[in-house]
Amino acid sequence: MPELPEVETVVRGLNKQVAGLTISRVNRISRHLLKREPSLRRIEKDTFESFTRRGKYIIAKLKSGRRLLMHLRMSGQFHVVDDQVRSGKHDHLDIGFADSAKKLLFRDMRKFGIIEFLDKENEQSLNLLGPEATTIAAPVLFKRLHKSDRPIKSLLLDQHVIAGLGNIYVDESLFRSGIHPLRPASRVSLEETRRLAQAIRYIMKQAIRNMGTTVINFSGVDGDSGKHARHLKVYRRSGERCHKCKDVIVRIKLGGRGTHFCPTCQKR
DNA sequence: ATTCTCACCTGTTAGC
DNA sequence: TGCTAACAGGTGAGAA
Repeated sequence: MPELPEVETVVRGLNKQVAGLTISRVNRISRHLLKREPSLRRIEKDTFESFTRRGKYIIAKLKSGRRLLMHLRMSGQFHVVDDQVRSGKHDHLDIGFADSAKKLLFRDMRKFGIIEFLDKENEQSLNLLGPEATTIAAPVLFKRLHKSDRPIKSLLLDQHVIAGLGNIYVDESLFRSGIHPLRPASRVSLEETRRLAQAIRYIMKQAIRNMGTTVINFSGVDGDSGKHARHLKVYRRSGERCHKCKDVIVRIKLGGRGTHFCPTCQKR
């Protein structure tokens, strides 16, 4: 579900709502989380200091010096709610705080999400991430694209190439820069890469300002939906008219992912 | 080595 | 209406 702008929205919400709070209890740790992190309950009595983001990962810093590495994958959500609220079927973590009427729930319908202590093992997955999409520079991107013949969209989805993009924002970035998703990456020119990098930065900034895109069920820590959906130009608009040229937006399948583009505005 | 497919889960929606 | 299949914002293991 969440890509960089949605994760950034969640991180900001967590910093606002739970940074500084001391964990008094952890309830309802579901089996699939414990399987990856058997000692998750040990965050009890610790304090959340701050939350940061790298790509689509969230890193929680605890007062003890330990850090949690978290990933929402497709359907993970954090919600801060009143302590009285009963946790539901898809809530896999229920964290209560000392001196606070709030509690933090981790909800994840599809159970792909990850919460574990950050250690030498999984630190590697952070180290392998490409540069942040928010600040991607054209020459850097060009260097990472030009030697591969794979479709440009596949490379942009690869977190080792560039970190933070997912299916929505790749389609949107390619539309904004006029590049066909199937174009071999090696055949994207330097000039086009400049437009692409600029499009990516612009869209990230705009989507963060809009607190992300809600297509089905993304919501921030307070339960608010993202407001970026109405700015989407191609994603999930197949059959509708292109805002730029009035041609019909097309949907194809690329690497198992729905891929949306304007056949007129985006050159192969 | 690189690149592709599929599995991981559950819910919703499109199509017959 | 009811059943079935396809699809959903991500990623990583294993196959090719």
